[in-house]
Amino acid sequence: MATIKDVAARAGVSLATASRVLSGSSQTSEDSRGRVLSAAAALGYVAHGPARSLRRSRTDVLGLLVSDIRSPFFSELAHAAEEEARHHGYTVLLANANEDTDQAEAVLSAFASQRIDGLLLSPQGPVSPRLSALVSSGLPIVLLNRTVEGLSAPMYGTDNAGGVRHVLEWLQRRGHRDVAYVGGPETMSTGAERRTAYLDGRAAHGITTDDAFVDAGDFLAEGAAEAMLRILDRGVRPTAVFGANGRTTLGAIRALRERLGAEAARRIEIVSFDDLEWFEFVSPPISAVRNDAAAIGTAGVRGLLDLIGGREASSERVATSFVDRAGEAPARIGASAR
Amino acid sequence: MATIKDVAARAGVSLATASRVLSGSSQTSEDSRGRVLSAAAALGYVAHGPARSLRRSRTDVLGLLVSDIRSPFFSELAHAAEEEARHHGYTVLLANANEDTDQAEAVLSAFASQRIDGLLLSPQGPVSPRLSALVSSGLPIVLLNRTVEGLSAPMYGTDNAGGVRHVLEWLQRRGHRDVAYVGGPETMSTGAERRTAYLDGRAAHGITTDDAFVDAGDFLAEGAAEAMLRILDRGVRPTAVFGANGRTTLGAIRALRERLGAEAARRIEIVSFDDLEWFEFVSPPISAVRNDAAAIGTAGVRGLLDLIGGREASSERVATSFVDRAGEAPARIGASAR
DNA sequence: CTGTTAGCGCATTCAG
DNA sequence: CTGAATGCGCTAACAG
Repeated sequence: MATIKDVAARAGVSLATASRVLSGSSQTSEDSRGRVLSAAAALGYVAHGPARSLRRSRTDVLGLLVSDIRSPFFSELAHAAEEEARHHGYTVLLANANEDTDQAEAVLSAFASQRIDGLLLSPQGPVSPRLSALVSSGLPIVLLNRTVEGLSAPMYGTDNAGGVRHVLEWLQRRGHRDVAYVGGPETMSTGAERRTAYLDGRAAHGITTDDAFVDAGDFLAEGAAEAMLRILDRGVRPTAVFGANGRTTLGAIRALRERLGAEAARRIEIVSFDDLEWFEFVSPPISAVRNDAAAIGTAGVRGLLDLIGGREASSERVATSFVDRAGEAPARIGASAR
Repeated sequence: MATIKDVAARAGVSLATASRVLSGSSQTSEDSRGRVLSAAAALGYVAHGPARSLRRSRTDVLGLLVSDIRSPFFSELAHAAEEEARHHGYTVLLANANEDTDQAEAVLSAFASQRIDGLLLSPQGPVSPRLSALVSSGLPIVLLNRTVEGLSAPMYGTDNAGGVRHVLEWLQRRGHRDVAYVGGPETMSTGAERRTAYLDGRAAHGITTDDAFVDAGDFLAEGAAEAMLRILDRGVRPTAVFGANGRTTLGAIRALRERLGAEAARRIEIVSFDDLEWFEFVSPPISAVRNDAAAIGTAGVRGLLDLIGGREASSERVATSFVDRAGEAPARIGASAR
C-alpha cells in the first residue's frame, strides 16, 4: 500500500507538506495542495490508521459494548449510534458481552488495547476491575439504559417511569383490576425502575395491590414463562398481563397458552414494555410501550463526544410512546409516509 | 498510561526482554519472566494496539460488514462470528451498511484505514471501486450469504435450494396446489436462488405453474406487501403463501389481512424462508425454514482465518432445517435442555 | 538467554 | 508557506 512518503515523492513535495495537505492541519499553497491531492488519488492512498493513532495519541474510535446484540433494542441502538458517530468522523467498534461477565472483561481488554477514545457501555453487573481501570485512566464513558453502582457517568436511557405510566393509564381505561406483572431482575436498574413505578402506581389506577399477581424473571423468555406460571400457580386469574420487556412478554404468552390453553389465553389482554413487530398479529393484538432505541443511541454518542471534547454531558431520559392496539383494525398498507 | 518501557524499567530488564515476555515471542528465563509479569500487573500495563500494529503490520482485527444489523439473521451471525474470532485472538469490527451503497463505501474506507486483516462481507450490489481496491491490495475476503459478480471469494451461506426443497415437500404433504410465492429481488443471489429453486420444483410437487401466483418484492415488509397485493389483484386465491424471507412473510401477512380480512386470511397457510420467534403465535402458526445464521458466521470466520493464514478456503452451504408448526400444540415450557 | 538498535507511518515541532 | 528532523510504542533483527 502506498504511504504518505510515496504521495509526497510523486507530488514532488516534502513529506511534511503532504501530511499537511492530507490532514488539513495547516495552510498550504494552492499549487502543492493540488499536486498532493492528485498524487494521493492516483496512488489510492489511504492513511494508515494505526500510525496516525500512534502519533496523535487518539484513534477516533468509540467502543460500544452492549449486553446482547441479538436483542432488537440494542441492534437498533447500535445502528443509530454508528450513524451518529460516523457523522462526526468516528468509527464504532461494536462488541457484544452476551450477558456474560467474562466476555465483557475480554471485550474491555480489547478496547483498552485498541485505545478507544470513548466508551458507550450497557453494564452487566457491578464495576469490574478492568472497567474501573479504564475509568481511572480517564477514559470518557457514558452508560446506556442501565446504571451501575459506583460509576458516575452520564446515562442515556429509556424513561421507565413514563413508560409504565402509559401502561397504567391504558390498563385503567380498559377497566382492568386483576393485572399480573411479570418483571425483570431487581439487580438491573431497568428491572428495578419499572417494577417500582408499577407498584407505586397500581392503587391510583384501580389495580389490585395483591402481590400474588407480581413476579419476576430474568428478562428472557424462559425465566419470564416460569414467573408467569408461578403467578398462575398461586390460583389468581388475571384479566391482563404486563410484561416488563419484550422477551418477558414473549415468555408470559407462552406460559399462558401452555397452562390455560390458547382459547382461555386469548381472553387475557397483554401489554408490554418494548414494542415488537409481531404484536399486531397476535389475537388479541398486544399494546406496547415503544422504546426509542435509536434516540438513545444517538444521544449517547452525542454525550460521549461532549465528554471527549472536554464539555459537560448530562444524563437523558428518552421519552417513550405507547402503541394502543386494543380493538384495532389491520393497518393499511402503503398508507405510511413512503 | 504505562508503556512497555516503564514495565522494563520497573522489572530491571531491557525493553526487548519485556517485549519478549509480554508477547511470548521467544524464550526467556523464568526469573525475568516473573519480574516482567509482576511489573506489568503492578502498573496495569496494556499493550498499545496501534503501536503494535504499526510495527507488526497486522492488526488482528477482522471487519464484518453486514447489510442490516437490525435483521435477526445478521445480528445472530455477527454474534457467532465475533465469538469465533475472539477464540482465535481476533477482534471484530462490526459495521452496518444499512442497505445503502454510500454507507458501505464509507465503512470500507474506515476498514481500509484501520488496516483490518480480513473482511467478511455481505455485499450490497455490484463491486464498488473501494471494494475492488481492497481486493487488489490483497486483503483476504469472504462473502456471506450473497455472491457478487466479478468477485471470486469463498462464500458462506444458506443452502437455499435445500431450504426451498423442505418447503416444497411440506406444501405437497399439506396438499396445496394453489400456492403464492412472494420472492425477493432477482439482483440478489439469495432472491434469485430461492426463486429458481421454487419455480423449478413446483411441478414435481403438484403445485400450480401459473405465474399469476408468483411475484417479488424487495425482501422488506412494505415491498412484499405490495407484491402480495399484486398477486391477489390478478384474481387468484391461493390456499398457501410462501414468503422468501422473514420480512417478506411479515409483509405478505399484512397484505392478506388487509385485503381479505383477518378471518379469511386465517384460512390461508403461511410458510416462510427464515424462522421468526413469533411464528408460533400467529393463527394458524407459521411453518418455516430455519436458517442457521450462527453456523454461517462461524464458518465465515474460519474460512477467513484460513485465507489469512495462507491456506485454502472454499465456499460452504450451511444446511437448513424445517420447523413444521401445522396443527402443533403449544410447546411445553421447561421441557427444553435447560 | 539478553541488550542495543533500527524503523514501522505519520504529525508535528523548529528553522528557514 | 515549506522542508528536515524527531519520536509516538512497539517488535524484530543482530550481536553478544
